Amino acid sequence: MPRTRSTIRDVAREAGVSHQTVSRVINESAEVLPETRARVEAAIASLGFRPSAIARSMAHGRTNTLACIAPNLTDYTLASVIEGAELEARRLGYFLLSSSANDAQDFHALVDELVGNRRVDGLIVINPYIDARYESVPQNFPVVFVGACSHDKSICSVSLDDERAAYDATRHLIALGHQRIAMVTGPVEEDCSRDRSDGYLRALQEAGLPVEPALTIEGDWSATSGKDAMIALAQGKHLPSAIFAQNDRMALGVLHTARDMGLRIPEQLAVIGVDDMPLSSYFDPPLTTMHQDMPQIGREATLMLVGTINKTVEACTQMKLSAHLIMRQSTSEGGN
Amino acid sequence: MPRTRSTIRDVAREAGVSHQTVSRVINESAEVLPETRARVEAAIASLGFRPSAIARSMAHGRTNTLACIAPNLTDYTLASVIEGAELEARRLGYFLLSSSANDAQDFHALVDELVGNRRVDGLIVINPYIDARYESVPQNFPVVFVGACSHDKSICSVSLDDERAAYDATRHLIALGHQRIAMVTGPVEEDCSRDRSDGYLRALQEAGLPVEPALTIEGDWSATSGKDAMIALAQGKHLPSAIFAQNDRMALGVLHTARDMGLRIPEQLAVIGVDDMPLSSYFDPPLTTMHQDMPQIGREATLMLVGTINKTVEACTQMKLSAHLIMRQSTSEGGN
DNA sequence: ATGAAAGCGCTAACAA
DNA sequence: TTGTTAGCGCTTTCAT
Repeated sequence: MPRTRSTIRDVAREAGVSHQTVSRVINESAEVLPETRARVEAAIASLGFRPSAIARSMAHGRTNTLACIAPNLTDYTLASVIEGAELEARRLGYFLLSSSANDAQDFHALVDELVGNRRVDGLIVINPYIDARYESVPQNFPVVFVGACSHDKSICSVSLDDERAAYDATRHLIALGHQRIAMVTGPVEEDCSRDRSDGYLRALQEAGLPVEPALTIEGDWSATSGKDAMIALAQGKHLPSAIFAQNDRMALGVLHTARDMGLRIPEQLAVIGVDDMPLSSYFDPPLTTMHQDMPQIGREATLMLVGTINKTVEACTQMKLSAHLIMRQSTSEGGN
Repeated sequence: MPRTRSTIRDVAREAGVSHQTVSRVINESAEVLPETRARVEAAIASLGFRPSAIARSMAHGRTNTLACIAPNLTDYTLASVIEGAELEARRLGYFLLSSSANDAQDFHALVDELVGNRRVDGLIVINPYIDARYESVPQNFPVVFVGACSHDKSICSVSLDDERAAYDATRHLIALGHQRIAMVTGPVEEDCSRDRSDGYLRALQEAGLPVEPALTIEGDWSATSGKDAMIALAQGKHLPSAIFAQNDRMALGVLHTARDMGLRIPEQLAVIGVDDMPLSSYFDPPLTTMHQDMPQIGREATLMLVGTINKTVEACTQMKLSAHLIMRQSTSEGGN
């Protein structure tokens, strides 16, 4: 084994052919005599030759790398999407570079470097409307957004059918006989939160229930904000009999705080979330929630992105996946 | 704006200099007349020129990309390490490619492609001993392992001081007066689990407490395995008065199951974990645990890796970070 | 079926 | 200080 990596030319010399023939062999182009191919393959093996990804990228003008940008990499929902995206990317012959961007400025700098310097062939952006980030993505560059993008139909996106998931969650509570149903939302600037709020409202209206603005509290997806929401609700005149939290972490905060207040769940207060994170079934009581398949959202986003890169997919598609109800004891004793 | 990306030569032509001068400008090499520099910069701006990362990599023989391989990307501990690593990487001018590998075969294929094809300059491997993965990492390639590697001192690694964290956790229980302390471990093939077990044993022995093998149950880090462990313990002759779970998720499973069995916590059973994940303070009761700074482990690993790449750090270092006790109500009423 | 030549966009080494 | 000449390792014409 030579101390410096061998190149296509070393192989060519060793096999007594031109470097181009070696290129043909490693690219499996058919036009090589079996005997020649064998000689080349022997040379490759004996030299331990491995083609350089960089040189290939250089010649092709492609990096075979995608990037995924999320607000952070640790939230279970985000990490699940990323994991799904990464698996699908690898299946399609790409690597996935994942980065977190806290704010619009970070995001912009990141995109600028990734896209401007052509480090990647395409971009997946999770939560495009979390701040102005949607706006700093360059035109004519393959991008797929993950998460609700309801107010712009001209872009590619994959997301949960948020409106429907919230509608179904609220319907579940209504079916159990609840009349005063509170809601803890995500940040209102995110389309995702707004869509879920829409679903909640539609369910109430369809059922002829009054909409009390005081029963809607804005959170930030964290358990702590769920706790704060519960405290705020408890200060109102009389408590709602059920709470729809727009995600499981906030539902956990609500649950925990309600218990601290001595409320019996679900008898005195029913709680439902969205996500179905693995720990949800270990909450006390186990949380009823709308299950969403986040890895699949990641996979679909990657598929769509690669389709866009290869122009095998039309310009913009919006895909919505559906959630389904997982009944546990936080809404009804017999839940499970 | 031309429809094809402009290159260093386009800029050179526009500015009336050689392409090499342009290269000097973008690399901030001092040897450029201010006036020339200004002309070049104007040309760069007017053409919207951005240097190609690939071409630079090609010329330099460096990708400015690192990879991090973990068993998965969703476990909070792993995701936190990755997030820390990614931030530090970016600070140092690298991108981080993170991938999950379920088993030894996946892992091997991934490393082979990443390293063999020179897609990255260095590798961070989380949980090197989860299976045979440590063995399939090539020699002479910059690698840093994250997680205990106690049985091989000849490699670079960053990890929690697992033995010490477990020792301290167990000491805490002993200090509260517990005499029969059970332990739920991670998979025994992982050094991390073994080191934590060692710490537990040392604390017991130092305190002169008997070691009952039946009180040690092997789990797999999941909440479900914590549940199973609790069930197994409940089938023994008499219950321990305290349980040390080697991570928080298993502690949650224990907690939840113990409550289902009607045990009062912490009066009848005290529980302590390791990790301090954000949700731990929302468990019922809030979980006493050993806090570890996982993002920092990631940051240190990246720092060490980049040091190895640049040969500014000596061949192998093993760094251990320490955990500290977070007292909550799962071990003592007045915990918080 | 194979080879020769040119080029991807940049940097490094040397010359002027 | 600046320009010229070679690569980096591969792919893509176009010949043969």
